[in-house]
Amino acid sequence: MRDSNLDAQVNIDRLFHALGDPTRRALLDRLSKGPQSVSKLAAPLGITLTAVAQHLQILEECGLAHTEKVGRVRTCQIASAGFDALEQWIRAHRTLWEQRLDLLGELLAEENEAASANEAPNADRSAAATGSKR
Amino acid sequence: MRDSNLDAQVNIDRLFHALGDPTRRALLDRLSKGPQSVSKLAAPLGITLTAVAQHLQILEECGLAHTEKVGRVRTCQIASAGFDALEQWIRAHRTLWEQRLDLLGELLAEENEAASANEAPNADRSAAATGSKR
DNA sequence: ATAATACTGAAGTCACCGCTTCAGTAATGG
DNA sequence: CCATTACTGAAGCGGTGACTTCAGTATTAT
Repeated sequence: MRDSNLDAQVNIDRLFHALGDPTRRALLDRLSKGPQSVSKLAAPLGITLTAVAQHLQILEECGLAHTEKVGRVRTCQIASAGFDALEQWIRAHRTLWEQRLDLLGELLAEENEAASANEAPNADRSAAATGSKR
Repeated sequence: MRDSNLDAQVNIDRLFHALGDPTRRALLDRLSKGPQSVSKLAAPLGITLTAVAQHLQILEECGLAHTEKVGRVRTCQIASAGFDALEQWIRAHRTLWEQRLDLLGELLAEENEAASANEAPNADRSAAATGSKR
């Protein structure tokens, strides 16, 4: 019962969730090449029409796609709202993120200051480690 | 060292999945203000230490955070790999997306002035704008 | 009119997710 | 030394998600 109208407001939880599924991202890739009917979209995917329709509903609910039924065919196309919301989120967080990362870089530099003190302004930050599990 | 960055490849599924959870995004926001221990991070969240540790593991696995244990305290900080991967994905898809959206815009414009002449392979009329949400 | 097409809806299965509890283990402080 | 702190691991629970099947309902083709 907590369903609110999200015509303009995209739920960021659902957006990320929607994009977290490879089938849905594949659907979006296909749609970025042009509008398609549900069955055309389903054909190369190896899953049922029903499953694809469910994915499309999710994409539509978070503003990543738009669909319209004409006759017995539902035609799907890409939508901008979801993508805009994603970019907006990134823009809003990148600043904070980079500030912190730069600060960490400085701390590291200070720490390594024992030797020389020459350094490129944009330190290379890569290599994240990590295991891959699960 | 002109590495193609293949081994540090962040799993995009997992990345989106990780970002889809509000608790994890809250953790990232806190971390963007500075490194924290697990218990400090857990304190204001109203969930158990264990749950927070699980979230942190997920964040670490997709390159959004880095943690290191010193003594009995695990200190967590923000990491760049995940965020970089996200921006990369966006950059790679924005082009396609915008091309398609621009094209759709053109089609719409054409359609509006198409009282005559033009053909188009499939002449399907898009009738009333039924904003049916289903 | 009949058949084929293109979905739609409901319901079920099964795996995974977020979270909990409980029982450790290893540093640290008095 | 013993107690406390800070986490770790395993197991379990309810909920959700991706997918299926099956039984419709329109719409279009023959």
